[in-house]
Amino acid sequence: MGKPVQNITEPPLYQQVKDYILDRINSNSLLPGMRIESEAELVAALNVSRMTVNRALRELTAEGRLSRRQGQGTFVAVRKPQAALFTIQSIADEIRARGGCYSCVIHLLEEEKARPSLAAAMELAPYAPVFHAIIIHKEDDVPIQLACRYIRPEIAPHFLEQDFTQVTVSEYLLSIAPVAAIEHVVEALIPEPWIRDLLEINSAEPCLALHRKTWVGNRIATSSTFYSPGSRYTLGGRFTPTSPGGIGVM
Amino acid sequence: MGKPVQNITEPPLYQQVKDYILDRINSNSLLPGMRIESEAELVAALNVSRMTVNRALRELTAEGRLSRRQGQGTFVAVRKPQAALFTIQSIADEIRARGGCYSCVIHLLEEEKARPSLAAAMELAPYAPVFHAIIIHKEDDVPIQLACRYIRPEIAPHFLEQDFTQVTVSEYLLSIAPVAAIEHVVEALIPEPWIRDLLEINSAEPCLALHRKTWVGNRIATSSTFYSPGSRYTLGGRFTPTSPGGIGVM
DNA sequence: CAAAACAACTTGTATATACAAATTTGTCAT
DNA sequence: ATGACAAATTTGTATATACAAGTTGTTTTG
Repeated sequence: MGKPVQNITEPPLYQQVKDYILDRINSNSLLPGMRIESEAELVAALNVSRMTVNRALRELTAEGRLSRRQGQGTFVAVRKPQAALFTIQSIADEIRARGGCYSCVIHLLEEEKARPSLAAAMELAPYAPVFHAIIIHKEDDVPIQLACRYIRPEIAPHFLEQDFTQVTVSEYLLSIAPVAAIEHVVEALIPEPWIRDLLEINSAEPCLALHRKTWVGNRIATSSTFYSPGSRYTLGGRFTPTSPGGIGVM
Repeated sequence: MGKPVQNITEPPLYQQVKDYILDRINSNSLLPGMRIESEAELVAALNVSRMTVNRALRELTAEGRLSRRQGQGTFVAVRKPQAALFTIQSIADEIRARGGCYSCVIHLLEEEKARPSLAAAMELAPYAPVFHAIIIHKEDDVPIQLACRYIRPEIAPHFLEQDFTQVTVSEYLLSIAPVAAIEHVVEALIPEPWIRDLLEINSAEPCLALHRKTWVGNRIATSSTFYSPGSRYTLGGRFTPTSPGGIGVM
């Protein structure tokens, strides 16, 4: 790690220090609760200034990866598996950010005729053609969510020809049309057997489902995302309420 | 703002700088998109070092309140449509609005000693006293949600003396103290037996749990609400995204 | 006139230094 | 032994300084 300045195209030093810690956490050579080196030790080991180490550790603490106690030391945080549902644009990025390996499997990508219930939800004529995509997203080859989408062909005529292993469905749709409005419904359920198979979960595990209805102009697209059990999902992190109350809690 | 050291019991300087900015944002004297003073101007105005100002602005940026562009300046962030997610004020009103009959049962209302895990979450000393309330809300005498709350006594000293069949806990808390921030976590789970009993559900039914952490000043209150199975909950109806993308779906 | 060069801002990063504050550990006196 | 105190270690904060790097004008130059 060069001392005075960083080379071009290299990430800044504090980021390199963060990565150095994160790599060891993600590879399980640092386990939750374990004490890591003191700032002084990291300074000596990495040949950077204490302020740079301090910034790295402080930011990792703010990000919930470490916990620090004055006079004692710095410890690997005992972390709940969390994914921010509403703040982060791409869960692929989030997985990569925490050092995981993102991959996805396209389970289905075809044109179908909309069954009456689906047609009604999408304000379509019964048995009108719709594009249907089912994609399983994985972190380190473990399925973490299954996304099931229906899209009106007029919105994205070339939808079926895309390579969604390279560009996510969201990214593609957002690139071709502006989203006018979104409606969310969240639900807890035991998924159907075919979904359980794809998510590799058993029949007793409750699963979080997020249903979205997206308006592109006056056209509607729907998606249902099933999140693998056990995880807890933060809704938008902290926010300051403009109107008090919220979420129907009494 | 004292330069060399901070007085005892005063928050650190960088926090005072953060508060100075946040106050002006919250009071709408700084509007979203507006440019704020440069670091150099804040240094001159507040009589602190640039590194202190830099830390304050950097942290506010990480918290999503500001956005910075090198060479241009620092701007008030255009807030994500988070508040739109949390629009329903009272499920009591909602039940009445759809013609149902609302009632509630106070299952527990007492002072307890906080177990260590709870104390940690509330940033309290272990076994410090906390108020604990468990209330079951019903629609036409059918339980639809169970709310479990822990409140620091300093926030609401007369909490135990209230009649929460008349005024809901939320209404009472909001009436005595302003809420600074809320954090939501949603989870799907099979609840513990005592919760299943109170909600009158069987052991195979998945249940939606909404955990809230509420900051009143720097004091924390927590609540967990368990929603009766089968229902689906709309998160704030439609909203128009200001920033495209979002919501962590791929 | 147009393009290039420059100056004047801005934020971004990195270092060295200093002291404060919390905790643990060691030592000494009783 | 035990309590009191001091020392060492650790994180927390604050400052001064320096240079890098992006943006916006202005000025110089061809």
